[in-house]
This record gives sequence, structure tokens and C-alpha cells, in this order.
Amino acid sequence: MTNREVAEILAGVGARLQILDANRFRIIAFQNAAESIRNLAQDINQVDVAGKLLEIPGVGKGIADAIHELLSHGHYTEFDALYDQVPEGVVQMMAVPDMGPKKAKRLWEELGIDSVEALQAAAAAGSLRDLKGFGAKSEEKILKGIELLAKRSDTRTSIGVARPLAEAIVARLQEVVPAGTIERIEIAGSLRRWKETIGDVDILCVSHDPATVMEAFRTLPQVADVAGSGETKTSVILGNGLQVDLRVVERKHWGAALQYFTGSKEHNVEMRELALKQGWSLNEYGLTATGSGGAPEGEQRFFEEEADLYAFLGLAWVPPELRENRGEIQAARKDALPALITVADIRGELHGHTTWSDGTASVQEMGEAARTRGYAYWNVSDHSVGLGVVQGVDGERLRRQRAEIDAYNRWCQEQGYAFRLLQGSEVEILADGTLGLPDEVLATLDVVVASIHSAQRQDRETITARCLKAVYNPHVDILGHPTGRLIGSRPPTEIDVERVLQACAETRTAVEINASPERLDLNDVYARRAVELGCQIAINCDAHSVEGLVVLPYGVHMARRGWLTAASVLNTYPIDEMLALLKDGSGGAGAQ
DNA sequence: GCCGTTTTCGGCCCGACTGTTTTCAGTCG
Repeated sequence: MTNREVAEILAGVGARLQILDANRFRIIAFQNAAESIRNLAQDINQVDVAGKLLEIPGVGKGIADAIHELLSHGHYTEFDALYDQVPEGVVQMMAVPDMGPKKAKRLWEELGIDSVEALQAAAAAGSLRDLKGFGAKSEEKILKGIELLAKRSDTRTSIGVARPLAEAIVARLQEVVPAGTIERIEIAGSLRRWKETIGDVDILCVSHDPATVMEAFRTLPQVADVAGSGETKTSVILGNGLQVDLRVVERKHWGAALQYFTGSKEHNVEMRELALKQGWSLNEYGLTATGSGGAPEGEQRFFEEEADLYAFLGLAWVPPELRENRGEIQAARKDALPALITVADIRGELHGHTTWSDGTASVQEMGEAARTRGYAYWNVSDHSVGLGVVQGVDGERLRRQRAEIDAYNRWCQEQGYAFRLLQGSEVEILADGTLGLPDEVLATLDVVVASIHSAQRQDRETITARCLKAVYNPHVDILGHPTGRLIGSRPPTEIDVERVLQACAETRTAVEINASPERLDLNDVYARRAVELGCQIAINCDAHSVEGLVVLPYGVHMARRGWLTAASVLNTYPIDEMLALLKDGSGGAGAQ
């Protein structure tokens, strides 16, 4: 059973307990444990075998025993009973907007509705309005909700789609309202935390005239529907189904509001509990004294800046990317937060393509694009031959490519530019673990990236062994997009990430954070684990065009979510230091 | 059911918006 499967079962238990109206703290306990296991870098089976289930945050004696049973026997009697008691269809009904456990339960018990389809039919037939608490409006809302659900196969949107949309909305809002109406505006929520997928977009702003801002927001050309609109908060649905919330606050509330709307929910719960211990109740406006601390009950504190709120509670300001309740509050308390890597720290890249394989720009064009972005180096790493649809490089073509790269580098030198192209390859890790280029060819290259693009559905043992074989090759410097996932369209391969990372640490093979927003591979959790195990990281755009270089921030922010500092990332070092950090320490044949 | 810088027992975050409610419960983030 995988981490995801265990997490799903626990979440299913939580959902069923909700419908059965169980103790709400018990429900939260299952939800927390599920979330915690979903975010676990290590394989739950290995954690169980090591007897360390209790070390997982949110897992106590009861849930640990249940997990152990699940892993040993494939099921757990107590959970089976709950699953028998509440049908899956009723749980799925809760995915419909505005349909929570209370409503789902009543519809199920009083009308026998036990699936989304049955719910849709009943709402369409107008048979819900007879139920106390439901009316014609409720039916309408349910039908609309189900329609929305069907339109969006995945309920979360990739950051690569959402971020440009959100930035366009913010820019447009500032254009259409009279100058000075918007004093401050910022994207908050999971987008500010740079989560790989987001549920909805949250925008926060300060204005003396909220009504004007709300009106402008509701009438944006991208808006397909207004889901709700009050004095300080409006929710709209865009044409692609994405929900965007706008909240307007007073200037003096900005600090607390931005903190509140950035989340995560789990981080905020910790923050509010911490505030309570100090005698303050925290909400999106600020702090109110409870009377149990030093200040008299009802006394209020407001914060124009987020950092002031954190400081008042005795915490260092926590970068948004860390706000997932993964130890950041304890670290902020001890002033021990990491100095996170920034986009400006990146001095070059080690993985990208040209027209020698499936890129759209020439060696010179990519070199110029990288150089004018301020890079000091860029590794030409075209696919090796034999990769189906893609034209690739072999020993002969690499020799010809080397001449082109040398000519470009000589030109840079003549111009006095401190920039150099390196020559490498993204060599295919073939199905049996051998590489797409022979060792004697790899030995001539500066930086070798090895990746998997084929036979990705091999079983765990096979694909792990295949990957390890590549990692132990002395010429492989970097493992490219290690899990092969494409967010929203292809699940990760079955590889045993823990074992592969251990091997990478042992052999000094760097692991990639591929910055392309559909990959973001490694993700935050694995990247953090990789550094814990002693791995070096490389952050690369894997650009196939000049424009492909713009995705770098997605990779850097994913690294930040993984608590990474510049020191762990190879391509933050000057070229000579970077080459010296590679596996063989010489930088290959091309290094001077 | 989990957890501990007042606790191994007694806590466990907080407010906006909606619909159908004549005072509030349910949902959401």
C-alpha cells in the first residue's frame, strides 16, 4: 500500500465520521493524519517496519495501530465497518460546493440519495425543496455546483496556469479603477506560497472605496459567474472554472489580513493556538486580548506589516513558501529559519535543449538567451539518440556540436563576456538501465544529465534498479526529473525515491528540481528529504526554447518550499566551483 | 484521536457569506 492509498483511507474515515456526526476533534485527528502521510517523503511501509509510525506528526497510538493493520493485512476491521456504513457516493456528494456533511447526511437519510447522480436527478426534479432548510435556490446551486464539478476533472489548477491568470487580474484591476483607489494589492493564498497546484486564487487589497473595487472585479472580462459578493469579499468563477476571491481590508489590518489569507490553514491554526497561549485571539484583523495574558481583556493590536505580527508573537517572519506547518513555527521561534535560496542566486543552468535535438533555438540563440539573462554558464544537454520521436545526438554529432559550442565560447571571450556554454547531454536511461550513449562518449562531456522518458510503467523494483544503475555510472552528474510525473496528467513512476536519493548522496550525483511548472520534479517534500540525506540539487528549466527559460522562478520557489538554501544548489556556484562539485570533481574533458 | 514552554487530562481557531431561518445553522477557507 502506498502513502497516498493510506492517506486516502484515513481521509475516507474522516469523511465518514463527519457524516455520522462524530466528535469533531476525532474527525480533525483523522484529517490531520491523512494530510501528514500525504506529505511524507519516506515510504510508509519502511516507516512501519522501522517502528517509527508514532514519529509522524498527527499519528498517535490509535492511528498507528490502524496503519500497521492496514499495511500488514490490507484492511482494518474498524475502518471496514465505517466504509460499509456510509456509501462512497454519499462521501462524493460532499465534493459538490456548499454540500457539507450535514446536508449530505440529511439528503441520504431522508430522501435516500446516495450518489452525485441521484443528487443531480433529485435537484433537477425539484424534489429537494420540500426538505426543511432547502429551497428552490438550494436546488439551483447544487445543479450549478455539479456542473462545475464535471467541467473540471481535476479540482485543483496547476500553478503554471493559475499564476499568469492571477497576475493578469491584479494588473487589470489596477488599470480599470481610478488612480489611488487601490493602495495595496497582493496575491495571497496557496499561490503566494507557490504550491504546485491551487484550489482557488486569493487576492487581498487595501482601498478606501471597496465598492468600486468589488464592482470592477465582478465585471472583469475573464469572469463567467459571480459566486457571492458582500461588502468586503467577492468570489467569482472564471471561464475555465477557476474561483477567484477578492478581499478588501483597511490599511491598519493589512499585516494580519495578509498573514491570514496566505495560509496555509494548518499554519494559521498553529499561529492562532500560539497567540492564545500568549493571551491573544488572532483573526484576520489583528489580535484581541483574551484577558488571560498581560493585557486587559478586549485590548486590540493591529499590524500594518505581516512581519510586525510575527514579531509580536515572538517569531521571525516566515517566508510564505514555508507556511505548511512542517516545523516552520518552531524554527521561527528559535530564529532558526533557513536563509532560503532566491532567483538571484542562480548563476547558470545545467539542463536545456537546442535544435540538435528537440529544441527550437540554435546553440548560439540559447547561449545568447542565457547570457543576456545574466547567467555565467549554460549546459547544452540535448537528448541522446534512440528516443523514438526525438532526433538525438550520438558521438559523431556531439563532436560537431562541440565545434559550434567552442566557436560561440571563443566569440564570447573576444567580446569580453563572462559567459560560457558547457557541453553535455540528457542521456536516456534505457529500459534495462544502460545509457543511451557509451561511457567513452560520456567521458568527453562537461555535465551529463541522465533521465527516463520511456518504459515509465515498470514495477518498483525494476525501475528503481534501472535508475540506480545510472546513478552509479561515474559519468552521470545529474539525475533529471527523477519521478517523471506530469502534474495533472501523469503520475510519478513507481521508483523508490528514498533509495535513489541515498544512492545519489553516496555517489555525489546531483538531483534535479525541474522548474517546468508541469513537472516541478523533485517536489518540495522530496527536495527537502534529498538535502537531509546529503544530496546536491540542480535547478533547471529544461528549456526547449528561448522562452522556456522564464520558468525558473517555479523551480526556485519549489526549492524554497523544500527549505533549501543556495549552498545546497549546484548552479548557485561560480562555474569553477560548480564543476569541482560534480561527481568526478574535474568537470569532464571540457573543463579548463 | 492527538498532544504538552501552565497540562498525561482537558483542552483542541475564527469570521464572512448564504439561504431560509424570524435568530441561525451550514459551509468555506
